[in-house]
Amino acid sequence: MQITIDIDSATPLFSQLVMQIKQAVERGLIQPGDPLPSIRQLANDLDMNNKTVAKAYRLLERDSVIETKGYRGTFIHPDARANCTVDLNAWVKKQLNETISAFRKAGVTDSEIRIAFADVLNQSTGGSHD
Amino acid sequence: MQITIDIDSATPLFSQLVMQIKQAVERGLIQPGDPLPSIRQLANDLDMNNKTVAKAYRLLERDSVIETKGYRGTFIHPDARANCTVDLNAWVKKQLNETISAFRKAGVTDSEIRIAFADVLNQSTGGSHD
DNA sequence: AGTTGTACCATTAGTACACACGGTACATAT
DNA sequence: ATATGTACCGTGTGTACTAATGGTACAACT
Repeated sequence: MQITIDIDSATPLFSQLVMQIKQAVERGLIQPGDPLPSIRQLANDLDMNNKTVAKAYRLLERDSVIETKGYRGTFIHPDARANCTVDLNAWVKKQLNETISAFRKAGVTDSEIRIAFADVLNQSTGGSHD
Repeated sequence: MQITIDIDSATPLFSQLVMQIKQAVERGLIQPGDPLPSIRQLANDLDMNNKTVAKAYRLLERDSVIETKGYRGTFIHPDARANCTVDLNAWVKKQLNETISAFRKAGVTDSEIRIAFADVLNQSTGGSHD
Protein backbone atom coordinates (compact mmCIF):
# COMPACT_ATOMS: atom_id res chain seq x y z
CA MET A 1 0.00 0.00 0.00
CA GLN A 2 1.06 3.53 -0.76
CA ILE A 3 0.85 6.46 1.62
CA THR A 4 1.31 9.99 0.44
CA ILE A 5 1.71 12.80 2.91
CA ASP A 6 1.38 16.42 1.87
CA ILE A 7 3.42 18.62 4.17
CA ASP A 8 1.87 21.77 2.73
CA SER A 9 -1.70 20.63 3.24
CA ALA A 10 -3.88 22.39 5.76
CA THR A 11 -5.04 19.07 7.18
CA PRO A 12 -2.72 17.85 9.94
CA LEU A 13 -0.25 15.10 9.15
CA PHE A 14 -1.73 12.65 11.65
CA SER A 15 -5.14 13.23 10.05
CA GLN A 16 -3.84 12.48 6.60
CA LEU A 17 -2.40 9.24 7.91
CA VAL A 18 -5.64 8.23 9.58
CA MET A 19 -7.70 8.96 6.48
CA GLN A 20 -5.38 7.17 4.10
CA ILE A 21 -5.25 4.04 6.20
CA LYS A 22 -9.02 4.01 6.49
CA GLN A 23 -9.32 4.43 2.73
CA ALA A 24 -6.92 1.57 2.13
CA VAL A 25 -9.08 -0.62 4.36
CA GLU A 26 -12.29 0.40 2.62
CA ARG A 27 -10.80 -0.32 -0.79
CA GLY A 28 -9.55 -3.69 0.36
CA LEU A 29 -5.93 -2.79 -0.23
CA ILE A 30 -5.26 -4.10 3.26
CA GLN A 31 -7.26 -6.90 4.85
CA PRO A 32 -8.15 -7.65 8.45
CA GLY A 33 -5.23 -9.38 10.11
CA ASP A 34 -2.66 -7.75 7.85
CA PRO A 35 0.31 -6.30 9.71
CA LEU A 36 1.06 -2.59 9.63
CA PRO A 37 4.52 -1.12 9.70
CA SER A 38 5.80 -0.29 13.16
CA ILE A 39 5.43 3.26 14.39
CA ARG A 40 9.13 3.95 14.13
CA GLN A 41 9.38 2.28 10.75
CA LEU A 42 6.51 4.25 9.24
CA ALA A 43 7.74 7.47 10.78
CA ASN A 44 11.09 6.85 9.17
CA ASP A 45 9.59 6.00 5.78
CA LEU A 46 7.34 9.05 5.70
CA ASP A 47 10.03 11.20 7.21
CA MET A 48 7.99 12.35 10.16
CA ASN A 49 8.16 12.13 13.94
CA ASN A 50 7.36 8.96 15.86
CA LYS A 51 4.82 10.80 17.95
CA THR A 52 2.85 11.93 14.96
CA VAL A 53 2.51 8.38 13.68
CA ALA A 54 1.79 7.12 17.18
CA LYS A 55 -1.02 9.64 17.43
CA ALA A 56 -2.59 8.40 14.20
CA TYR A 57 -2.29 4.77 15.36
CA ARG A 58 -3.82 5.64 18.69
CA LEU A 59 -6.86 7.15 17.02
CA LEU A 60 -7.19 4.26 14.60
CA GLU A 61 -7.14 1.82 17.47
CA ARG A 62 -9.69 3.88 19.35
CA ASP A 63 -11.96 3.42 16.34
CA SER A 64 -11.14 -0.30 16.22
CA VAL A 65 -9.73 -0.01 12.73
CA ILE A 66 -6.39 -1.37 13.86
CA GLU A 67 -5.29 -3.53 16.74
CA THR A 68 -2.00 -3.16 18.55
CA LYS A 69 -0.59 -6.31 20.07
CA GLY A 70 2.20 -4.74 22.09
CA TYR A 71 5.61 -6.01 21.15
CA ARG A 72 4.12 -8.12 18.38
CA GLY A 73 3.21 -5.14 16.28
CA THR A 74 0.05 -3.61 14.90
CA PHE A 75 -2.57 -5.27 12.73
CA ILE A 76 -5.78 -4.49 10.90
CA HIS A 77 -8.76 -5.09 13.15
CA PRO A 78 -11.10 -8.01 12.26
CA ASP A 79 -14.05 -5.61 11.95
CA ALA A 80 -12.01 -2.86 10.37
CA ARG A 81 -14.14 -2.46 7.26
CA ALA A 82 -17.28 -1.94 9.25
CA ASN A 83 -15.66 0.29 11.83
CA CYS A 84 -13.86 2.64 9.52
CA THR A 85 -17.09 3.76 7.92
CA VAL A 86 -18.58 4.60 11.30
CA ASP A 87 -18.05 8.31 11.59
CA LEU A 88 -17.74 9.10 15.25
CA ASN A 89 -16.94 12.67 14.33
CA ALA A 90 -20.21 13.18 12.50
CA TRP A 91 -22.13 12.00 15.54
CA VAL A 92 -20.21 14.38 17.79
CA LYS A 93 -20.90 17.29 15.48
CA LYS A 94 -24.59 16.49 15.28
CA GLN A 95 -24.89 16.39 19.05
CA LEU A 96 -22.96 19.62 19.47
CA ASN A 97 -25.05 21.31 16.81
CA GLU A 98 -28.24 20.53 18.68
CA THR A 99 -26.83 21.70 21.98
CA ILE A 100 -25.43 24.90 20.58
CA SER A 101 -28.60 25.69 18.70
CA ALA A 102 -30.54 25.45 21.94
CA PHE A 103 -28.11 27.84 23.59
CA ARG A 104 -28.42 30.37 20.82
CA LYS A 105 -32.18 30.23 20.95
CA ALA A 106 -31.93 31.04 24.65
CA GLY A 107 -29.96 34.14 23.75
CA VAL A 108 -26.60 32.88 24.88
CA THR A 109 -23.72 34.59 23.15
CA ASP A 110 -21.26 32.55 21.12
CA SER A 111 -18.56 34.03 23.27
CA GLU A 112 -20.29 32.83 26.39
CA ILE A 113 -20.73 29.39 24.91
CA ARG A 114 -17.02 29.19 24.15
CA ILE A 115 -16.06 30.19 27.67
CA ALA A 116 -18.48 27.78 29.31
CA PHE A 117 -17.26 25.05 26.99
CA ALA A 118 -13.63 25.66 27.89
CA ASP A 119 -14.55 25.68 31.57
CA VAL A 120 -16.41 22.39 31.45
CA LEU A 121 -13.79 20.69 29.35
CA ASN A 122 -10.88 21.72 31.53
CA GLN A 123 -12.48 21.45 34.92
CA SER A 124 -13.80 17.91 34.80
CA THR A 125 -10.75 16.53 33.06
CA GLY A 126 -9.62 13.46 34.90
CA GLY A 127 -7.02 12.48 32.34
CA SER A 128 -6.75 14.75 29.40
CA HIS A 129 -4.58 12.72 27.06
CA ASP A 130 -3.57 14.28 23.81
CA MET B 1 -25.91 52.17 45.43
CA GLN B 2 -22.18 51.58 45.49
CA ILE B 3 -20.20 49.82 42.80
CA THR B 4 -16.66 48.75 43.40
CA ILE B 5 -14.52 47.57 40.52
CA ASP B 6 -11.26 45.75 41.11
CA ILE B 7 -8.90 46.30 38.21
CA ASP B 8 -6.49 43.66 39.46
CA SER B 9 -9.15 40.98 39.80
CA ALA B 10 -9.05 37.98 37.54
CA THR B 11 -12.75 38.31 36.80
CA PRO B 12 -13.41 40.60 33.83
CA LEU B 13 -14.60 44.14 34.48
CA PHE B 14 -17.91 43.69 32.67
CA SER B 15 -18.54 40.57 34.77
CA GLN B 16 -17.92 42.42 37.99
CA LEU B 17 -20.41 45.03 36.88
CA VAL B 18 -23.06 42.47 35.99
CA MET B 19 -22.64 40.65 39.29
CA GLN B 20 -22.75 43.75 41.41
CA ILE B 21 -25.87 45.07 39.77
CA LYS B 22 -27.58 41.72 40.16
CA GLN B 23 -26.57 41.66 43.81
CA ALA B 24 -27.94 45.14 44.35
CA VAL B 25 -31.25 43.99 42.87
CA GLU B 26 -31.36 40.86 44.99
CA ARG B 27 -30.68 42.85 48.14
CA GLY B 28 -33.34 45.37 47.25
CA LEU B 29 -30.87 48.23 47.05
CA ILE B 30 -32.44 49.06 43.72
CA GLN B 31 -36.07 48.41 42.91
CA PRO B 32 -37.84 47.58 39.67
CA GLY B 33 -38.44 50.80 37.77
CA ASP B 34 -35.45 52.56 39.29
CA PRO B 35 -33.26 54.34 36.73
CA LEU B 36 -29.67 53.30 36.17
CA PRO B 37 -26.87 55.67 35.29
CA SER B 38 -26.30 56.08 31.57
CA ILE B 39 -23.59 54.02 29.94
CA ARG B 40 -21.33 57.00 29.42
CA GLN B 41 -22.00 58.30 32.91
CA LEU B 42 -21.21 55.03 34.64
CA ALA B 43 -18.16 54.49 32.47
CA ASN B 44 -16.93 57.88 33.51
CA ASP B 45 -17.64 57.31 37.20
CA LEU B 46 -15.95 53.93 37.28
CA ASP B 47 -13.17 55.15 35.04
CA MET B 48 -13.68 52.52 32.40
CA ASN B 49 -14.54 52.39 28.72
CA ASN B 50 -18.05 52.94 27.37
CA LYS B 51 -17.93 49.62 25.57
CA THR B 52 -17.22 47.69 28.71
CA VAL B 53 -20.22 49.17 30.49
CA ALA B 54 -22.35 48.74 27.37
CA LYS B 55 -21.42 45.08 27.31
CA ALA B 56 -22.52 44.61 30.90
CA TYR B 57 -25.81 46.42 30.20
CA ARG B 58 -26.39 44.32 27.10
CA LEU B 59 -26.01 41.11 29.08
CA LEU B 60 -28.21 42.38 31.87
CA GLU B 61 -30.91 43.23 29.39
CA ARG B 62 -30.55 39.85 27.74
CA ASP B 63 -31.33 38.36 31.15
CA SER B 64 -34.24 40.79 31.63
CA VAL B 65 -32.69 42.26 34.73
CA ILE B 66 -32.66 45.72 33.23
CA GLU B 67 -34.67 47.42 30.51
CA THR B 68 -33.27 49.96 28.12
CA LYS B 69 -35.74 52.53 26.80
CA GLY B 70 -33.59 54.10 24.14
CA TYR B 71 -32.99 57.77 24.63
CA ARG B 72 -34.94 57.72 27.87
CA GLY B 73 -32.30 55.73 29.68
CA THR B 74 -32.06 52.36 31.38
CA PHE B 75 -34.21 51.00 34.17
CA ILE B 76 -34.55 47.99 36.41
CA HIS B 77 -36.83 45.41 34.83
CA PRO B 78 -40.18 44.75 36.54
CA ASP B 79 -39.29 41.08 37.04
CA ALA B 80 -35.67 41.79 37.83
CA ARG B 81 -35.59 40.07 41.19
CA ALA B 82 -36.88 36.81 39.76
CA ASN B 83 -34.74 37.00 36.65
CA CYS B 84 -31.44 37.79 38.25
CA THR B 85 -31.45 34.57 40.22
CA VAL B 86 -31.89 32.57 37.03
CA ASP B 87 -28.40 31.51 36.14
CA LEU B 88 -28.26 31.03 32.39
CA ASN B 89 -24.59 30.23 32.64
CA ALA B 90 -25.15 27.36 35.06
CA TRP B 91 -27.71 25.87 32.71
CA VAL B 92 -25.32 26.11 29.78
CA LYS B 93 -22.58 24.44 31.77
CA LYS B 94 -24.87 21.66 32.92
CA GLN B 95 -25.95 20.93 29.35
CA LEU B 96 -22.40 20.99 28.09
CA ASN B 97 -21.26 18.75 30.88
CA GLU B 98 -23.79 16.10 29.94
CA THR B 99 -22.92 16.30 26.26
CA ILE B 100 -19.19 16.17 26.84
CA SER B 101 -19.49 13.30 29.29
CA ALA B 102 -21.32 11.30 26.64
CA PHE B 103 -18.54 12.01 24.17
CA ARG B 104 -15.86 10.90 26.56
CA LYS B 105 -17.68 7.70 27.34
CA ALA B 106 -17.70 7.01 23.62
CA GLY B 107 -13.92 7.37 23.63
CA VAL B 108 -13.80 10.72 21.90
CA THR B 109 -10.65 12.64 22.68
CA ASP B 110 -10.85 16.04 24.31
CA SER B 111 -8.85 17.36 21.43
CA GLU B 112 -11.39 16.01 18.95
CA ILE B 113 -14.23 17.47 20.96
CA ARG B 114 -12.58 20.87 20.84
CA ILE B 115 -12.10 20.70 17.10
CA ALA B 116 -15.66 19.56 16.44
CA PHE B 117 -16.92 22.28 18.75
CA ALA B 118 -14.98 24.98 16.94
CA ASP B 119 -16.23 23.66 13.61
CA VAL B 120 -19.88 23.67 14.63
CA LEU B 121 -19.69 27.05 16.28
CA ASN B 122 -17.98 28.77 13.39
CA GLN B 123 -19.74 27.10 10.52
CA SER B 124 -23.37 27.69 11.44
CA THR B 125 -22.86 31.21 12.66
CA GLY B 126 -25.64 33.31 11.29
CA GLY B 127 -25.03 36.44 13.33
CA SER B 128 -22.38 36.16 15.98
CA HIS B 129 -22.55 39.49 17.79
CA ASP B 130 -20.01 40.21 20.52
C1' DA C 1 20.94 -6.98 21.52
C1' DG C 2 17.04 -5.51 19.13
C1' DT C 3 12.14 -4.43 18.53
C1' DT C 4 7.41 -3.61 19.94
C1' DG C 5 3.96 0.09 21.84
C1' DT C 6 3.87 3.47 25.24
C1' DA C 7 4.83 7.07 28.72
C1' DC C 8 7.31 10.91 30.48
C1' DC C 9 10.14 15.23 30.14
C1' DA C 10 10.37 19.26 27.01
C1' DT C 11 10.17 23.29 23.00
C1' DT C 12 8.70 25.77 18.76
C1' DA C 13 5.51 28.17 15.56
C1' DG C 14 1.07 29.34 14.38
C1' DT C 15 -3.65 30.38 15.29
C1' DA C 16 -7.71 31.94 17.69
C1' DC C 17 -9.99 34.27 21.06
C1' DA C 18 -11.25 37.34 25.36
C1' DC C 19 -10.85 41.63 27.20
C1' DA C 20 -10.36 46.33 27.20
C1' DC C 21 -9.46 50.26 24.89
C1' DG C 22 -10.19 54.47 21.20
C1' DG C 23 -12.72 56.99 17.72
C1' DT C 24 -16.68 58.01 14.88
C1' DA C 25 -21.36 58.02 13.65
C1' DC C 26 -26.40 57.37 13.77
C1' DA C 27 -31.57 58.09 15.00
C1' DT C 28 -34.38 59.57 18.60
C1' DA C 29 -35.74 62.30 21.83
C1' DT C 30 -35.58 66.59 25.44
C1' DA D 1 -27.29 71.76 21.78
C1' DT D 2 -27.37 67.73 24.68
C1' DA D 3 -28.25 63.25 26.01
C1' DT D 4 -29.84 58.39 25.19
C1' DG D 5 -28.55 53.46 23.46
C1' DT D 6 -26.35 51.42 19.69
C1' DA D 7 -23.46 50.32 15.72
C1' DC D 8 -19.29 50.39 12.97
C1' DC D 9 -14.18 50.85 12.09
C1' DG D 10 -9.94 49.61 14.50
C1' DT D 11 -5.58 48.36 18.16
C1' DG D 12 -3.05 45.87 21.70
C1' DT D 13 -2.13 42.36 25.30
C1' DG D 14 -2.49 38.16 27.31
C1' DT D 15 -3.93 33.51 27.26
C1' DA D 16 -4.72 28.91 25.50
C1' DC D 17 -4.83 25.67 22.32
C1' DT D 18 -3.03 22.61 18.11
C1' DA D 19 0.43 20.44 15.62
C1' DA D 20 4.80 18.81 15.29
C1' DT D 21 9.24 18.21 16.83
C1' DG D 22 13.12 16.15 20.12
C1' DG D 23 15.01 13.12 23.81
C1' DT D 24 14.81 9.49 27.31
C1' DA D 25 13.03 5.51 29.37
C1' DC D 26 10.19 1.42 30.40
C1' DA D 27 8.28 -3.65 30.24
C1' DA D 28 7.64 -7.44 27.32
C1' DC D 29 8.96 -10.34 23.99
C1' DT D 30 12.21 -12.56 19.88
